[in-house]
Amino acid sequence: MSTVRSDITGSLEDYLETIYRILGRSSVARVRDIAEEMQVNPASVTPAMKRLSAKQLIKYSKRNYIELTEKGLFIARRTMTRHNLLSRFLTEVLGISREQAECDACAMEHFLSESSMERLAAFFEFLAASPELQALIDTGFGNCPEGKEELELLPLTDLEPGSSRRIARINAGQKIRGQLIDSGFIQGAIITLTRPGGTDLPFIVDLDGYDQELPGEIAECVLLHPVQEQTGEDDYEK
Amino acid sequence: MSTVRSDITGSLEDYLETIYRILGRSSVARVRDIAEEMQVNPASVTPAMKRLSAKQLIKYSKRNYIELTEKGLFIARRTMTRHNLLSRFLTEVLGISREQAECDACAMEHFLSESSMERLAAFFEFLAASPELQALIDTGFGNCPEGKEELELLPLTDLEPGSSRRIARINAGQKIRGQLIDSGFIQGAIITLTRPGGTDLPFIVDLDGYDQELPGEIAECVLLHPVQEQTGEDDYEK
DNA sequence: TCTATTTGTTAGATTTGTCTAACAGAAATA
DNA sequence: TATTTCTGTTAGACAAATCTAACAAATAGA
Ligand SMILES: [Mn+2]
Ligand SMILES: [Mn+2]
Ligand SMILES: [Mn+2]
Ligand SMILES: [Mn+2]
Repeated sequence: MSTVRSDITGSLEDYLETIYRILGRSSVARVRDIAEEMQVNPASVTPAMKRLSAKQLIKYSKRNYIELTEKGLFIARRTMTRHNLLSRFLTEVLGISREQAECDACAMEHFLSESSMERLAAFFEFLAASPELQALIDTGFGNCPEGKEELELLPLTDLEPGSSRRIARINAGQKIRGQLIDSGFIQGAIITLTRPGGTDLPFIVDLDGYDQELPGEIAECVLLHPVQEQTGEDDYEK
Repeated sequence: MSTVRSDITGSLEDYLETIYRILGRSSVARVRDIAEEMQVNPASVTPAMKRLSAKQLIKYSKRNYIELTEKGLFIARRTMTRHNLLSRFLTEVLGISREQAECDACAMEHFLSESSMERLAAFFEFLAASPELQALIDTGFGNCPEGKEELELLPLTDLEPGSSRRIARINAGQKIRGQLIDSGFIQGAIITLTRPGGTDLPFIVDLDGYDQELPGEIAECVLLHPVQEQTGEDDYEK
């Protein structure tokens, strides 16, 4: 009892979670059901059950139904709770599709620490208790939130060489936006203009200590906060 | 170029990310540096470099400095961007400590899909553009957010047998709160009171299709939304 | 230049997690 | 009851990721 520190791999947590889910609907859990639910070969389930059994997380004897022990039930529930918290965050807050959210959540759930889990739960409590926040998020933030200081934002192309700004947002379609984000152009990152470009000459900027080239038409999608920043190392907290 | 679909394990992504980080500060990357940065034995680095090299993600020849290829650089940057997004969410929004956030983020980063990544980036843009939201979050939500409808919340102990409610929040100290959350008692989950308890008799509630026992003093920490819910399966969207 | 230290690689082992193919036991059906 | 089908296990293979111990190459120091 007491501190049931997991000490168990993500895969085994998934097996426990699956067993828990199956037992939640159909009084018994069989190798077959588990294999089907997890999209895995039944021959992979047997050794997994042996590993779980060795760790005293399930009651398992050859060719018999599988039951969770007290410890196994605890881990199964906790894993599922993490799954639900992450999945809800992805769907309800970020607006990701159900399927994608399930997939991301089930992969990330194994790495959310106890404290992060607790805070994420608190976040939902806060959200539910604060209608104004709920409303803000429910509107769904598009690619271009209509901030009031919109006019003050500075396109990267207008930045003076050598000066540093924080990125405010990326104003571009799906594809270019995706490319820029992949490359690290996210809100809050600090950019220094190393060399301005032109119609044919790409801009060179410093981001995370790496120089990156940006063609003019892409650079103008990067909108910066108007306030000049210190040229310190990449450092997100003020 | 085009779609550089990762097709690479989390461990290899970490190696790329580490190489990227090292090259950001010290012109060359050696096996030694990588091993040190990743807290791993140098003998583990060599085979990893071979795997990366086979996948054309680094330029590597025995006993030589390691360089990222175009593809490797792309994945490294994207991994680091995910890392930063998650880390910032954990610290800036949830209020997790730096170290814990780094740890969680570096583990989860490998499983955040392209779309979730894009939406998380949009979330930060939205946050930066909306001072009221920023302010709400900056206050830091404690364990007990002061909602206005506080008085209307119903302790689990006052619920009528057989009726169902959504959990609004858990009103308890660290320890009990943690236990309840681990067991799935999070905001939005639907609870049905199966059997009311008393001073010595634990309450029995249905949550996720499983019956759970709760001693009275724990049950009264579970505060419910006042509106009655359908007794459907666990189903988070209305 | 010769030796000592640092750095990197190899060999060999281990754990985890997956697969296919073959087999064995149980249940259903004829 | 005999046979077929379903279900579960085993055997054997493989890839990834790590380790320790031993060795080899390169560099630095004397
Ligand atoms: Mn999972
Ligand atoms: Mn899951
Ligand atoms: Mn990582
Ligand atoms: Mn990372």
